[in-house]
Amino acid sequence: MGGQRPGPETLLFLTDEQLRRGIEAMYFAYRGFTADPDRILAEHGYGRAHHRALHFINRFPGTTVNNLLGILGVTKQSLNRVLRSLIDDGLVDSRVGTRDKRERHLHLTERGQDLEQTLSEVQARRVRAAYRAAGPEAVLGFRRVLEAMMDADQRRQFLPPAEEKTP
Amino acid sequence: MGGQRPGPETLLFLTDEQLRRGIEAMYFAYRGFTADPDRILAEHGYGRAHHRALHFINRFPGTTVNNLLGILGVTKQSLNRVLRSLIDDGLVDSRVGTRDKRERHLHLTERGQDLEQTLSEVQARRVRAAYRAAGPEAVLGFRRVLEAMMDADQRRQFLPPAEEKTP
DNA sequence: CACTTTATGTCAGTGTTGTTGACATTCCAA
DNA sequence: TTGGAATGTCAACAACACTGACATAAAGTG
Repeated sequence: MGGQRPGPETLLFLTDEQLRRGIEAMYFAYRGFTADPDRILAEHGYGRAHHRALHFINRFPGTTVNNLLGILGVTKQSLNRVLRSLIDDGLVDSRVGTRDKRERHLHLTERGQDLEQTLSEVQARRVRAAYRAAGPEAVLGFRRVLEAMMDADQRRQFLPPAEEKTP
Repeated sequence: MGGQRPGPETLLFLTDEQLRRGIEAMYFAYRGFTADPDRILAEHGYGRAHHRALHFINRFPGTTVNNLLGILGVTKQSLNRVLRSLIDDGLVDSRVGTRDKRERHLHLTERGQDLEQTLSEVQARRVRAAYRAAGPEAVLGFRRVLEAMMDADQRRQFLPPAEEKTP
């Protein structure tokens, strides 16, 4: 399977071969990306869904269930199963809203923060290692491609609409 | 990998914020990455595991079950369930090995190739769009970071070992 | 106030994909 | 001939997603 005819860059980097490599790299990298937290989660009887909940509750303390549903893109039944166990195990605190008493505001307990920290740590370690191996310019490109690959809604939600200089 | 000189920006860009953004981008991008094939697979009553099997059988025609197990990193029971349905549905052909009759060599049938092509197409379309939006240099960085994030075994399996960059 | 909508929780069922464990068959190799 | 490797199959189980239906409480609206 050749075709490595050196042409203009703009044509060269969009070959099927380049795309295939990108696709496979994405698959294998995501496996590596989740492997370390998965091991720790398994020790606690949890799965990836618990990690995601812990991550975003830590990121947005006091977020509501509905907020979380929007971020995670799952059904409330699916999220509720996860939240239920985290609350029962004392990792997440669910407080009735003061302004709107229908809402539940979610916070990590001290133990929840501990586990989230542990999970973040091992995951960040691998990402950090990959960043170091690839170099600063590569990291910028990495993020740029990933952000272009996201669905538009998520991109809007997690990237400041004013790209560069945010106040 | 080699020749990493510690400059001032090496410390600067590895902030927790940068890591967190990378982690979230990875999560959301992977969701986007799988979203389009998932829709098509659902129409056929298949899931991601079927896509992965089709992809790697297409990539390595005649591969054995054991080979595939090594690539996919799942149990033979899990893979067998998927292969079973693909074979029964006439998308994959399983041929007893000539040299070693215990082995089964896997090939895509014409219909299997068709579906694989359809799935690849929509996935590649998104990747291509992301590549275009991010630019050629970003793509190189993207791949470099992803490859550094993979487990070492997969990297060895899917990257030409002679791909060391000159320091 | 009556009515509707929203936010949340829960029950029941289903499907995909992963796991372990056990067992059978085939066949290469020492 | 015996051991082990490659494969297939059966059963059970768990995580995590889905749909659909129903309940409750509170907020918003007429």
